[in-house]
Amino acid sequence: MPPQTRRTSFPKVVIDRDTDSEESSSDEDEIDEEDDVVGEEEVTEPKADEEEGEEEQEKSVTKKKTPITISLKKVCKVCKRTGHEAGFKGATYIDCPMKPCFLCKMPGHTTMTCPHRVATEYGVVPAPRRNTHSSLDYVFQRQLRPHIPKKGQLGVWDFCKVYEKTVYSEIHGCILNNMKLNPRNDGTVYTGSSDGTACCVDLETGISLSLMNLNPNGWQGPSTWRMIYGLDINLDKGVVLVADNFGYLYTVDMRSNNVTGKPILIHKKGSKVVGLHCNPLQPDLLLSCGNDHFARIWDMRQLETGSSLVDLPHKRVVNSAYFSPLTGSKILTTSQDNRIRVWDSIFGSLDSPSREIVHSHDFNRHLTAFRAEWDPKDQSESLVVIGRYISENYNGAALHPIDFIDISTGQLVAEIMDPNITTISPVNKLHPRDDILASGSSRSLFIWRPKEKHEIEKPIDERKIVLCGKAEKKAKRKFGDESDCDSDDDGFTTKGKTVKSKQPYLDSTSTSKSKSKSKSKSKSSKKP
DNA sequence: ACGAGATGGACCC
DNA sequence: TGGGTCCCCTCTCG
Repeated sequence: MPPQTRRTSFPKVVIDRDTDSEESSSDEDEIDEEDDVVGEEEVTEPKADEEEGEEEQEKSVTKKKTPITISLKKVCKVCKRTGHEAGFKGATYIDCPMKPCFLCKMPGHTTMTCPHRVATEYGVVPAPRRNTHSSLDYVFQRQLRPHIPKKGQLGVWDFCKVYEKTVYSEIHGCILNNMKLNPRNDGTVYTGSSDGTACCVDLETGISLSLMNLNPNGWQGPSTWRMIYGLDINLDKGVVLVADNFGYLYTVDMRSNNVTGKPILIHKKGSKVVGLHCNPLQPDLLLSCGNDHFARIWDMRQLETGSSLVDLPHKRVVNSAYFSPLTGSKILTTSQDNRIRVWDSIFGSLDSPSREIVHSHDFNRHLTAFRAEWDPKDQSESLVVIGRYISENYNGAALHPIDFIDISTGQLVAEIMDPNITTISPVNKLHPRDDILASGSSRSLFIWRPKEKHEIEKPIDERKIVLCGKAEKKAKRKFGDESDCDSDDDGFTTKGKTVKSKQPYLDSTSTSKSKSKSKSKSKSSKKP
């Protein structure tokens, strides 16, 4: 397939590949629509259609223009220059050499030769069409057009009966950005949504209690619509903390289920507060992170704008920031600059992170943000799980693994992938007590259960995969409902067929090239 | 099977 | 500060 990099307004071009020499020395100048055209014919923009709408104009352009046959050498789909090509070469994605490294963002090399990693896979040409709608119009659209598929559903599974799913669709009208189980009563969950409401939901009955509504007057346009992102529970103070896309923090009293006090601006005005986390040992400490490239530590006793105890700067948006789960003294952040950052002690100097670990999670929109999550069982507070964005070639398949990283060394301890799960898995949660990983992608939810404790790099031979949406329906049609918690079968069901495999899915030795230059052989050594 | 579109952030002026 | 434009490994739906 020839590179498709044109806008729709450009006339249809028949590309005639030319491997031998010099016709295209005219590629020095600016990257413009016309610049790649080396042929004789000049392309002129139409002037007559000024009155027509955008779409009409575009249509007529393509109609009037006759295909031009041009002769070009290889065109890079990224920078649109000739002489090199970006994209897939077989199963490997070749980076554009004119751009900084896609992984570590440093100039001078590409992902292929990046000291932090190699390997690419799976190409995609971005949709060329522009969208003139406001990013939030869909909220409004859905109110007018009820046939738009329902969003904001809350699904509940018992991971022992993975095909028994309960879906509550009436709680939120928009995507749920954050959920937190009530630690006192895990039969209830607190949710925050882009519809601007926060709820307390009974998981058994689906009965929900609205805690707050940031858009009491309904849709007044995108500039005023508030969405809830950050959410956490502070049991000691008996409050649920919630933050919105305008930089504000709200406090909800858990007894009265009412908002108390005034909203407090904790991040740059108008910027999204992506995450909140209360310190597990020190109830007065709150950690927040946002689109203003900061993570901030706050003292709950004196919460006011500008009163943060510490500001932790990042180079780009901070997807998540968490205190360590047992001592609460470490901080782990994930930023869109492809770096996981670790601060070893909140009691020491926080001037700069103790470590920055390069990891591919700089996603191309339309994807849930990757978040490095602690293993709550790891006594040394050094094991972290996070999905990976760029794929690798695993026996010819492009897969996006889920990485386990030792944040004390930066080494990749294990990576999980499954030949049948080709989607990216941005959402990952480790079980608080058992060795279970729940992992979510756009199409499936899957549960990993390593046989031996704390040896996640061992082959996993008991797995559960839950398919969602279309894939789920397909599978159900074929197999009917299925519940196989105690099954000894080491096959699994997915995409409508059962696959048996004895292959190890966690083979850290075969991928030692990634992340770590010096691979540790004693992986379970850091375990208690 | 193919292509449009959903939709967020960076960067530029 | 605000609108316009661009964007490198998505994914689904029509």
